[in-house]
Amino acid sequence: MNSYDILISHDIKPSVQRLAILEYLYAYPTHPTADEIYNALSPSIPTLSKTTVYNTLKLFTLNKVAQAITIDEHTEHFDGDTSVHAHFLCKKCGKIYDATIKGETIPGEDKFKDEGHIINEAYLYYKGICKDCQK
Amino acid sequence: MNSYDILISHDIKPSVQRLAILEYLYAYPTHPTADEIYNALSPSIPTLSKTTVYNTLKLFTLNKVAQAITIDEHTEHFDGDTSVHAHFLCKKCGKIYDATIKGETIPGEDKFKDEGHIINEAYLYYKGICKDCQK
DNA sequence: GTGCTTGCAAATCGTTTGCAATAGC
DNA sequence: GCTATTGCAAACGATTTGCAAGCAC
Repeated sequence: MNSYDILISHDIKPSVQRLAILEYLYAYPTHPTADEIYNALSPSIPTLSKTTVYNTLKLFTLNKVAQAITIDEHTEHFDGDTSVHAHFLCKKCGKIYDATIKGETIPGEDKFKDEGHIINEAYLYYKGICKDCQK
Repeated sequence: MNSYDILISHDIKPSVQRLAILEYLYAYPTHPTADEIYNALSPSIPTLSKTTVYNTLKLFTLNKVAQAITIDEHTEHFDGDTSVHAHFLCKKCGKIYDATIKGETIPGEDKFKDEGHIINEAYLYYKGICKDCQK
């Protein structure tokens, strides 16, 4: 399914800006920030404003086209993969790595459900020093 | 062990402000923000400044006396319990609930370790609607 | 032409920084 | 007295808001 149809299927009206941002998220699954996306797309869409990038990412997040990663305390990162998966942040280089969760249960989930809470989102964050930064 | 000894054992020089903040974290394990702590302690310590609260919480976090909870995208919350445990944020009332993890493995951890990354911190966040807000 | 989208500029707000005053051994 | 801590005011920076202009059906 292409970006255009993905937006349609999530009830989002496609536009040049929205398509470009979504395609960027798929092309560069490095969990970019709003700023990084803006800087990357700005040359090809000179009239693009940062406000639009923020608006679009918020829209994507609300409509489950992307998810916001708040592993970094200073900036929000975005991920075009909306599945529940673990993220590892290297505190030295700032890079974020992924790990899929294949059918594993996440600790605490059952306890919260048993208590009567409704869970809509789950996030798993690890922090440390990545392989490359240990050299 | 009292607050004074806890600071000593973590190589932090006790002071009126530091003791008050640590005791607040223990007395009110509701994951307060720097602002909430400042507002709560300000009446009893009129000269207290918000800078000191921020400085102290950062010091506590670095020395593992407290942990920073970044589940809320707008503000940092703090927890006097430094063990790895799950947090649930109610998107309606903003309350944060705890769940302990008793010996359970956290998905993704092994994969990151296998890849050669060194994990120092782990966070588990859930978001949804809490029991009270469903009524 | 109506309603949604865009984008500039200004505002917001949690947090950090510079630096002088203060406190504690 | 020397060093670490405190706290005010100003700076900072990511994100949001107000609003006017533009676009699409």
